Amino acid sequence: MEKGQQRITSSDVAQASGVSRATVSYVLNNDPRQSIPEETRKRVIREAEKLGYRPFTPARILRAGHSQIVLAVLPFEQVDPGLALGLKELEARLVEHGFTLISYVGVQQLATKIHPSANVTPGVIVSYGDETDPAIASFLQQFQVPILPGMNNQGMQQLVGKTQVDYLLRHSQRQIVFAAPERQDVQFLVQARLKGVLQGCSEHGLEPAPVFVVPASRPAARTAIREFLTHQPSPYGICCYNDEVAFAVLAALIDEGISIPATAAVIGCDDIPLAQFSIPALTTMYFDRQQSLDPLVENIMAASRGEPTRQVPPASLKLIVRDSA
Amino acid sequence: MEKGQQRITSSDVAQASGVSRATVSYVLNNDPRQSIPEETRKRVIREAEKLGYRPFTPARILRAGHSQIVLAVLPFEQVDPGLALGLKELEARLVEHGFTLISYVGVQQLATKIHPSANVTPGVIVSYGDETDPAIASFLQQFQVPILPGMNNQGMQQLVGKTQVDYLLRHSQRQIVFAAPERQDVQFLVQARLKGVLQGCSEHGLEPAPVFVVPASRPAARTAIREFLTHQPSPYGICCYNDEVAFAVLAALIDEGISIPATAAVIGCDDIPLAQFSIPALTTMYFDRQQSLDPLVENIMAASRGEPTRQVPPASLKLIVRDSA
DNA sequence: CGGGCTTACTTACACGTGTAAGTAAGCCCG
DNA sequence: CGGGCTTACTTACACGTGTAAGTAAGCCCG
Repeated sequence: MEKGQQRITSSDVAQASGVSRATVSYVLNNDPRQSIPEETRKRVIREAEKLGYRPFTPARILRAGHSQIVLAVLPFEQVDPGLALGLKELEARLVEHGFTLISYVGVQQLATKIHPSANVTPGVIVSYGDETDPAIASFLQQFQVPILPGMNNQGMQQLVGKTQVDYLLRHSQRQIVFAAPERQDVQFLVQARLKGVLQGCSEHGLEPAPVFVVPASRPAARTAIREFLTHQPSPYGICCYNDEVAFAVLAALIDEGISIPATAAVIGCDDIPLAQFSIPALTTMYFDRQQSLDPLVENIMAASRGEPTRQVPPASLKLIVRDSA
Repeated sequence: MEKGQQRITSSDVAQASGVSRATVSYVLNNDPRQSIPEETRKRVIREAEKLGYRPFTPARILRAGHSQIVLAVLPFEQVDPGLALGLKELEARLVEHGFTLISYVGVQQLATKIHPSANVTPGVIVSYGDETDPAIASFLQQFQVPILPGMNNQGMQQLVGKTQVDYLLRHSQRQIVFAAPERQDVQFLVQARLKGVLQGCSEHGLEPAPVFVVPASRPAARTAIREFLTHQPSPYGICCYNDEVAFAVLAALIDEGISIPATAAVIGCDDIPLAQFSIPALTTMYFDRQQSLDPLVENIMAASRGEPTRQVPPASLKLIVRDSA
């Protein structure tokens, strides 16, 4: 099976349809500069299908000098569900244009000599990492292809923080707290988020919100939150970095017997599928990336042609009100 | 910038080091059949680094006829956290051997003419889908490369089901219930899991467990579980397809005021990061894929060379006891 | 009725690799 | 001292594409 199976090339199709390889290529690529009678066209297409011909991508890329592959670089340990959904939508759009989206998730080996993605040849890179990080920048540059910013940049994070504060203070005055995760990989986003929270506090004439770093284990989270809240005046309004942090905060509060949302109101971010099943059900928000998707796709197409790109308008934020705030 | 930047090829390195392109290739690929003096070797390597030369992968693939790319095909709408972790580990191993792991997540477009992954050229495919599904099989075969089964096959699912039942019945007699998700993409795994649960029931001399399909929204889940449980004798032992289903079940039970684990014991699968933060904390299990990782990597390497592959031993199952069962 | 134009192709090249086959110089050894 | 062997390379080819340039036949039109 390994010896016998030869790759089917355009030469095979050419031979089968009694024309040259060039004609096959012109037909299958629909070259408008050639005049090829319908009869020949049909014959070539039929033979190509009969033989199950599929052009060999590496040869195509070699010839063209660039690929139709888009590499999304996600320098996080894991990809948040909201982002995963956005990538899925992006992929669907790109497919329509004949492009393939590949994701690289991970941050550890960015500086390694032999990188995990060394074998892929993207035509465009979409970067979701910290744009100001020189390590990431130099890693991306070695691909020698255009680099575009992805959709969850720092500006968007800031908007979330401000919106969370606005919502928590809508009905009553509360001590705002920012709950941050321990994980290091998203700290550049955490910082941007905090900036938004602080901006919200300042606009409401409040002192800057203190930061509560949520421990990764449940017992630790419980003792930490008890310790932390004794130094703050109740009622509390807790802005969580994302829904996962919010789950940890909710569990810690419940373990401590603190009533939600009366004494402590909790708001998350992302609206992960599990968000509706927390106790109590989580109030959260998510980005509607729909309207920023088209411009991003446009930019990717433009960049792959070597054309300049435009500014992508920010996604709009949707609030999901449930029981936790 | 687009015009000016030329690709750096081995010709450039050859010219800079005053040798032929062949010599450059022999040096950089460490061809043991050539005798090249250390001096020349050093010079070539130095020039290659100075110029920032990186071999152009498509040309390599074209020459070799096959790539070092491993494509993991995951025919699910989303990838479970446990599986994501396993893939991350697999990637790390493959990198050591110079291979690149690419994942394709998604099931909708499998049958589409122009497939999302049309632009990538894997050397080996690792399939996590239903091995008996002809649509998946024909899709995979068109890549014309060896296909290996991934790590979450039906046999492993069955083991989970049986282990869940064993645990739930360890201390007291309970009415076993199987909680399945609505999502269609994992039904082949759901069925395998159910088979394991039923096997467990039969071994304990019980009637076959009824199946509770958990609705996707919290209010619907609540009414559905009330309706469902009135026809069953308590106490219940609920085997959940995964931790996400378990979260929905826990919320529905709490909304109904049913005590956990006294009246209803709940056990999940995957041990997702959030599992410890459910109310009450979720008892669950996960696969320790560590010892099946090496054989899988071995198989991938063998398959890419066209050699036969061996049977991969099943991963071992680890129980995480918390408060829900 | 012949020169130019259209039609319907084909021939030839280049993209960047890896490697088999060739080669020139130097050395060894009977 | 010359034939064979080693060293240190180079020359040449093939992988499968896409497309510019070439070409032969047919047609039109002054």
